[in-house]
Amino acid sequence: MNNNFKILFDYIRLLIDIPKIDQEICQEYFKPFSITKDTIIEPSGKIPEYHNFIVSGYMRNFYTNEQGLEITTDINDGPRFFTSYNHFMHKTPSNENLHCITDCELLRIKRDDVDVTAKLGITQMKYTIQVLQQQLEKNKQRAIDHTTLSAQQRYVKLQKEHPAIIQNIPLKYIASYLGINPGSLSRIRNELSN
Amino acid sequence: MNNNFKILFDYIRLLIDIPKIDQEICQEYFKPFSITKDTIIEPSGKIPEYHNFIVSGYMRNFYTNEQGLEITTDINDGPRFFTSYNHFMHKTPSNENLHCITDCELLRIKRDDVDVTAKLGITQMKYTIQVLQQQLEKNKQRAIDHTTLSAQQRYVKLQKEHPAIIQNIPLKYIASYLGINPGSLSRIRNELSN
DNA sequence: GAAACAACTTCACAAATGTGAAGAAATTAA
DNA sequence: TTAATTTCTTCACATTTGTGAAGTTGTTTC
Repeated sequence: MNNNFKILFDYIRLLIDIPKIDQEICQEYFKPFSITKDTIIEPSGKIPEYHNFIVSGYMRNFYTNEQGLEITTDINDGPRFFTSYNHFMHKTPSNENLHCITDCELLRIKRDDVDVTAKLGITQMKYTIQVLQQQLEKNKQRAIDHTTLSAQQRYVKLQKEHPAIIQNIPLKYIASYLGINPGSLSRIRNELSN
Repeated sequence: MNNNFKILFDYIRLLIDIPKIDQEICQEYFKPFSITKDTIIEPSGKIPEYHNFIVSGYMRNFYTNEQGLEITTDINDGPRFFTSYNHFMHKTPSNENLHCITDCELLRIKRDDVDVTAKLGITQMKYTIQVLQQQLEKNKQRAIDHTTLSAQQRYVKLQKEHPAIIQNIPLKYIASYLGINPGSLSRIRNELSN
């Protein structure tokens, strides 16, 4: 089996067992896709075309606010799924750009194919529920963190939980994701190093 | 039909159609429950026993942090479901207290009964997916709001989107929910009124 | 390798929010 | 209704973070 699919299945198995039939469906519909760094694979304003699984690499979601400033709403590294679920599922134009920060290896499935596979089995529905729950908790925790932690504490927490992200992507994206001014983040980093 | 169930079904119909059979299942398993104000119906440390639908009234979720301070993580009014989904579904002890701030009318279903009804139909699964998606978006937006908005802007937004909450529950809960010191919130309210 | 560009840091100052105490107002209990 | 309790406001001052400019470092491109 292709190593990318091994990574995908290992990732899915963290939540549920995958019957052989579903593995075959995955291998039929998910297509490997390599992108070079600094590419937007799903632009805002368009209905997302693919459901993406990051095999390796770093990606982010961002939108441009009224002042023309980029706001990074999510940063992820592989292995994991990374899609604007809401717009993908409801077939509505996304308000976010899905941006490959580094070179990335993906496995992706077309939205129309998801419609097909969704009809096939209960496995996918159960998995969807689990993924949504997991994602919901992540967002909830992020909201709580931003409600209760200082800018410095948020940075320290990210550093502790996702050191790879801090080491591998530009600080300006991290600052935006954490809701900290880049200059302030520099000062915080400086204070922490003393 | 009992008026409480009418409110429940109208609420569910915002997302999906409810086949008659599912309505009957609901009426069999959901039980009316009235609580007086200032009661904790699901305490932290215990596995949530019920899936709750608020017919009317105001509720919040809170936990107590290391400093012994209450952190309000969610505030809701009816009609809507309000349960610690994650702990309810995984049967793990909750880290939050489900608190009826005012007198409340609920419809609630026991966890074991959810296990039974879950096996009955695809309707419930589809509905669960929709609710999770909706909740996920809400949490995501809350995280973004706390990342990009000032304390004053967060208060104004809550006031605009949920005026009833501000008018009907103690400000200290709102301050905690918004991540603002009660004294600072008073000042902000004062500045806004000038 | 030099030039051009982007990313990061540093600084002085400004603005927003936190803190804790004291008092006013509102609510609840007796 | 009065007393007790809780909630809310106000204040002076401390702390944190934002702002914009300037300079440094690093990276890309030709």
